[in-house]
Amino acid sequence: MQLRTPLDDRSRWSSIGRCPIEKAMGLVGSRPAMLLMREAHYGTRRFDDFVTRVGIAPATAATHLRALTEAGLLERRPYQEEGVRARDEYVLTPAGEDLMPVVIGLFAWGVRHTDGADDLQFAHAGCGRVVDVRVECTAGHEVAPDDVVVRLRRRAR
Amino acid sequence: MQLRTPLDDRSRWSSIGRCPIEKAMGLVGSRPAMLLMREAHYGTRRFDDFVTRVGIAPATAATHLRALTEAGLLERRPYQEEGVRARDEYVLTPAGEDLMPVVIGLFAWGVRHTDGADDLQFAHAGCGRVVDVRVECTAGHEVAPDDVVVRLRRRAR
DNA sequence: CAGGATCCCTAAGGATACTG
DNA sequence: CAGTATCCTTAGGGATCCTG
Repeated sequence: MQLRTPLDDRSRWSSIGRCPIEKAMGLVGSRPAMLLMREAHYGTRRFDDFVTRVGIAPATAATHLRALTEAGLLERRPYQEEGVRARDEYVLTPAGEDLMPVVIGLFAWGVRHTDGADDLQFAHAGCGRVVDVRVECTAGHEVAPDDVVVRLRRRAR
Repeated sequence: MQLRTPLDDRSRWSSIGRCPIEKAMGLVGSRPAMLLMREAHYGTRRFDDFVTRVGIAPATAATHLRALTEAGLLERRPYQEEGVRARDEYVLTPAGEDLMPVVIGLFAWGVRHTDGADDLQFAHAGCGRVVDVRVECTAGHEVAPDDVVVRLRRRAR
C-alpha cells in the first residue's frame, strides 16, 4: 500500500480519536470484547455459555456484554422455554452481524500466520467451501494491498 | 449466521487459546498495537511519526513496535539519508500487509456504525473508488452473514 | 531522532462467594 | 441460570528524564 497523497496534517486527526478504526477499537478492541463477538458469531447466546466458552470471569463477561449491547452490537432478547421462567439471551444486531468480515478476517489471518489448531472453519452454507475476506472497490475490482491508496476527502459541508 | 453443527465440545478448544482469533488478538488486540498497524498501513515508517500520529507514549510505541516486529508483522529496515547517520524504519512484512482486510474492515465498519469523521478514505489506486471488504467463499460466491456456517473439521493427521 | 530506564498509577481482569 | 459484589493482583500505559 502506498500513499499517493501526502496527508501532512494527518497528525491532527489521527490522534484525537476521530479515526473510525480508533472508535471501532474502542468497542471491540479488547480481547474479551472481540472474543465475545466471536462467540456471538459462532452462535452462542446465553450468558453462561459466553463465560465458559470464552474463558473469562462472569463479571468481565457482564461488563463487556453490557457495553456491546449499549454500543448496538448485541441485543438482549427475552426467550421462554417450557415451564422455565423467561430469560434473556444476547443476539447479534445488524451492526453486530456487520462485523463479520472483521471476525472472519481475523480468523483467516490467524490461520495463515499463526501456528495452531485449524479444526474450526467458517464455510459457505450454499456450497460448503471455506470463506475468506476479500478487499474490493465499489466498482467490483479485486484490490491488492499495494493497489490501495489512502486519501483525504474534501469534507462535504 | 447459523450453526448447522452443534459444536458441543467447542468449549474445550475455544477457551484454551487455540482459536486463531484469540491468537490474532494476542498480537494486534490492543488499542496501541492495532493503531500502530493502522499507521503502518497509512504509510508511516518512522518511530516519532508513530508516536505523534497514534498519540501514545514513546515507551508504549517502542514496546509494541518491538512485539509486532518479533511477531513478524513489521520489519526493521535501515535507511540512509544524505549526510545523516543511518536509521531504522518499520515497514510492513507480507504478514503485516496481509492484515489489511482486517484494517479496512474495521475502518469500514467504523464509518458505517459510528458517527464521526469520514474525511479519510481507502481507495483503489486503479479506478479511484472506495474500497471495502467482502466475505467470499473459495468458489467465488459472495456470502451473506446468514449464509455462513461454522463447522468442525476432521483433523487431518 | 530513536529509543531505553524509571516511576507511578489506575483500570482491567481473575477468583470467589453470594443472590434472584 | 444469570448475573452482582468484593477483593486482589498485575500488566499496561502516561510522564519524565536520559542516552547513543
